[in-house]
Amino acid sequence: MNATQTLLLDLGEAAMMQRGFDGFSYADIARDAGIRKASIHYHFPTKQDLGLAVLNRYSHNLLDRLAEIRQSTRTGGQALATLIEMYRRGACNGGLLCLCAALSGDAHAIDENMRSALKRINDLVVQSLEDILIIGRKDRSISVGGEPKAEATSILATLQGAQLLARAADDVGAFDEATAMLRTRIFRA
Amino acid sequence: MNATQTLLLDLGEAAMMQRGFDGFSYADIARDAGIRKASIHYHFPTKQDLGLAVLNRYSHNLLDRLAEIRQSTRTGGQALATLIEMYRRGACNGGLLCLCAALSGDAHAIDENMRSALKRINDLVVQSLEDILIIGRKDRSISVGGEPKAEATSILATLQGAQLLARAADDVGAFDEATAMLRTRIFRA
DNA sequence: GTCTATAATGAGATAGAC
DNA sequence: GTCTATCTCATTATAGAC
Repeated sequence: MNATQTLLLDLGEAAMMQRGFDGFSYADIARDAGIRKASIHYHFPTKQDLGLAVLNRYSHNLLDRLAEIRQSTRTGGQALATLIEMYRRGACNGGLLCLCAALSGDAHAIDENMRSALKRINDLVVQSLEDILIIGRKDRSISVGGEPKAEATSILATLQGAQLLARAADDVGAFDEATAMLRTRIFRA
Repeated sequence: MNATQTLLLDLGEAAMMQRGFDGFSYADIARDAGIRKASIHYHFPTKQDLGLAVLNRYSHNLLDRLAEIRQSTRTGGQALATLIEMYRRGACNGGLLCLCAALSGDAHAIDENMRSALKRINDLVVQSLEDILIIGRKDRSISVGGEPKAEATSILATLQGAQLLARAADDVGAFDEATAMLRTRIFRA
């Protein structure tokens, strides 16, 4: 994975989060990368190849990031607050959606490989949220009322939906309002 | 608004909910309507004209539907359950997104008129949810812990996010899991 | 690895006959 | 109102020179 490929992945990822999979073209990426679009095909023969590579790297980085959050926080509540902040940062930066929310809206436009990668990433985040909830329940830093798995799924839905609302309103305030309830369930420990 | 225009709005609305604004073309609609794409331009000169007309009708119908829900239910809890079921039906029908969720993902592709219509519809649903929560709190059919406005926004985010997750997983079960917590807050009254 | 050049296709949109 | 025909442009993708 050389510098050009990394740059293309960076630009592709940003474009997908901003405009979805069928909202960007090789011409866009080429302009930003300072090369011709034919050159992109050398690295990623088809657009789906690029999309899948972006998803795989995203998944890998996300795993690292989730592990890092768990290591750098003392309580489940702190971990959850950090995760919420992570999703908020996207909504802040010009209404970016997390890659999963962006691609779920474009499910019709992506192939089977990308779709299964998308599924795996959602599952991975739900699993991580579930772990955080279980820890938070034990250390009394999060109020957990129901089944951790269902609560984790609900939290992910709320975070992705909050990004949609923030983008529609063109205002991060909508993200904050949609996640306010979530934050009240976190106790300082 | 004649029969052809109504048909075009029906097909346009369905296409937007399935594939987003830049995921369908006049050619698609023309095929399904059994007319030529040039004929669509007679009724809706530009695609944004069609999109705006779809949004305006959607908004109008939604207002009716929300009023109907309030009239046909005895408690806030029943109203909320009916609203959840309304969003679930989309997720059931081949992973449809509500029009707002679909267009939020395509915010880059729609013009200022469509964007402000989108905002208004989200606000309208949040307002309606807030009313339902206040009623439900009074009649003790919904557990409302925080500010009704923030809770209403959170619920809308969860419903839209649950539709995204169901589509990504290609399984309505994901919608049900993401909204399970919500339903436990509704008491039979 | 990157380029120019060029398919091949499909998009949104318009003109003008019927 | 609907049609055929056409325009203009952007898209993904490939061939072949450098």
